[in-house]
Amino acid sequence: MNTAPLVQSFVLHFGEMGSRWGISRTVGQIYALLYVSPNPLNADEIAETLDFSRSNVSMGLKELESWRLVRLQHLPGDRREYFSAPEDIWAIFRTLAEERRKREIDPTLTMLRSALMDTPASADERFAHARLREMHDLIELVTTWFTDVQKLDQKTLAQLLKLGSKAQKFLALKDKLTLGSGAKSATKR
Amino acid sequence: MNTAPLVQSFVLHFGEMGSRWGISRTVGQIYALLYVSPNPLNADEIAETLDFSRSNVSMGLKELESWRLVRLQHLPGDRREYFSAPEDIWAIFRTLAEERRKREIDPTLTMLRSALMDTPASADERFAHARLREMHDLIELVTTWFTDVQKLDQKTLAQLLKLGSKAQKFLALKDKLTLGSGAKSATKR
DNA sequence: CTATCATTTCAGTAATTCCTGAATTATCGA
DNA sequence: TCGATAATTCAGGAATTACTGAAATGATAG
Repeated sequence: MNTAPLVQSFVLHFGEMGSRWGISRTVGQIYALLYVSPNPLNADEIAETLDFSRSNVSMGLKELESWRLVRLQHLPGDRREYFSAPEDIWAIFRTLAEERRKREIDPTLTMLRSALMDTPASADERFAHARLREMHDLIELVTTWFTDVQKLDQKTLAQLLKLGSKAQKFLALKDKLTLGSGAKSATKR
Repeated sequence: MNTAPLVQSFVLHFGEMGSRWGISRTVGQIYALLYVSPNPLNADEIAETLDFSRSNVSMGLKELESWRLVRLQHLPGDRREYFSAPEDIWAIFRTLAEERRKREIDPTLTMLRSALMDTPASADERFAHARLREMHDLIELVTTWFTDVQKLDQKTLAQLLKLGSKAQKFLALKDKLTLGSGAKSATKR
């Protein structure tokens, strides 16, 4: 890797982190490289920079495509495929969340729901049943919130995040207004 | 495994999911079993139920302890160690988030900060530098929000989550009040 | 202190995942 | 259609990770 130390440590770190998640070191490094690269790269460039075999890069890029984390484009007068990471980091975050949801959360919810269909036959099963219900409800609550909030535009979302637990005060306010007479005008805008 | 199908599919699913995350199938299954078990289990019981070797269970429990996901206790008149998962699922969620933060987020932020200390020397480096900054700021924003919101008690947090993007309306309200004269009395409670 | 039972360690092996190079397939210009 | 270059596939080997059984260590009751 003949790149700046800045880039180098970033790429290496991402590789290690990648293997802590579901993806391999290779895939992590490829993504990190694309992320900091000012222009799209072709597979040969990636292979040379990271010192991977051409075929390894090919497979890595395929996996990144399956995560919708890279964009494929062609440069005029060049037959090769060029890859880049989306510019907007919020969009990246969103995509990552959506894919992880699809691959991890949704199957888990499906499994939980199907398990919850059974009628528990013993005290132990009744306990397990209740536990699965708790888990199901928590996951559903969190993911519903997430999907909902994700629809907000980036600026509003950032504002909301900055607000943090202070939002709780508005909750109290809402209660107060809802109990009183001013609810309608308060929630309208 | 001589357990109910309910429990069985849950345990197996968790095992598979575990290997998608940083933990092994074994560890995932052990945790799932403890999670649905109405009473604490000792290592032998776990080994027999899941058909793992005793030593494998020992290592798995050690890893779960390092994640602070299991509680160790002793039963009167029994020398063996008994393990259980915390009852409160919100607490489990919290612990999981804290540990993942400690293991993944914090080291990443440290790396990013250290990389951001360097002064970029070329146009490419300047680009990379800006990208790292974006990533750093986003991660910091999200984790700060998370840590903050986590301090709320469970009921308030659940309320907040249920509110979802509707909280945005309160944001607008806040702007209005802040711009006007009623800011103080509105944010006070 | 000793015998007994519980737990952990760890070297070796099994299983899985990762990666490569060679061969194949695809694409495109001439 | 052909030749050249690009991309993909895949069998096999390399590297990593998971798991086991035997041995060591630790803990407790008598």
